[in-house]
Amino acid sequence: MEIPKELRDSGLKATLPRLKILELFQQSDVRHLSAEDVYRLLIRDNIDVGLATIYRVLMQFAEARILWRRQFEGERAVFELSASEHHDHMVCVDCGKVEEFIDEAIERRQSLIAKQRGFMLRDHSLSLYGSCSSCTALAPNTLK
Amino acid sequence: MEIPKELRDSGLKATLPRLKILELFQQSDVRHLSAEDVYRLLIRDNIDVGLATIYRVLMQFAEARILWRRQFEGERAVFELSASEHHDHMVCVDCGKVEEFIDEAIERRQSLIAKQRGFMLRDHSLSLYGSCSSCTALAPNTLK
DNA sequence: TTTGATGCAAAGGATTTGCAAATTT
DNA sequence: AAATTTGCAAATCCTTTGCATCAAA
Repeated sequence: MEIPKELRDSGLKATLPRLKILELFQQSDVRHLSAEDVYRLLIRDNIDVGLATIYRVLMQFAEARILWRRQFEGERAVFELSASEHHDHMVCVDCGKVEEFIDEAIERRQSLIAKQRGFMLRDHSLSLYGSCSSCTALAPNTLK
Repeated sequence: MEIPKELRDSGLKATLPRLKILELFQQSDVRHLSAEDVYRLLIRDNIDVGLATIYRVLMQFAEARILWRRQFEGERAVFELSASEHHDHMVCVDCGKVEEFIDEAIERRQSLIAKQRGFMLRDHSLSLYGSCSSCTALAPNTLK
């Protein structure tokens, strides 16, 4: 029995697509994957699966809190393992690189602000958009 | 000559659709409007315009920094006048209401974090998701 | 076996694009 | 007149659904 507890706990059946998708997120060094990304990677590994299934599983994983669904401005949705610590994102608008960060001061202010307004906080999303050091170094005048 | 400076400065021709769309954002008491919203409002005012034009103009306005394009998690894109102060958003996941807020402490931390990582900050988006006071009051047990 | 899951193809919703006609400068 | 812009319809992109078949419990 090697069914990962995440799956077991979710009440979802341990099917091949689900096992492989979970495995993919756990092993991939790329943290954020879109449905299409997952699809390509599985196909590349000779795993016969349909895109629709990917979308369904990703959605179920998000509901089961196994994954987080993120949608950066104007981009397609991406998913990432939720097992990791909560964090925010810094997205390079030039090369697309995504760095993660966490700032306790900001976290605290958010809770405070929500509380002050009688808001029951469920989730939040903070993304900084800009040019990473590599990109500004490579093309300092390309900034349009 | 009553061509708004925003338009004049943008280099875009002062066409009826553009004038009306700008006017709409400046007069509407609703801050966030989707392309579809704008379309309906203009049609309602007997202004014959196509949806495609709305999308094009909204995009051009965003590029010209007249409007900001926002995309809250899983929702369609909405636009808002950028003339107003910068602010973040608090979205009620139950009724959809959007409140705005600004917190200097958070703003400062963001700049600091970006600077520490050699990131040239261009924009950022912070959205808190939760249940507003009205919704938690009305249906305290409906939280699924 | 019973229930849930999958793949495929079709359907959807939001947004974009090609193009000829209409408008602005 | 020259350069844009528009409306329409068709095209795209991403995501969701219907359904008959297949697999897990």
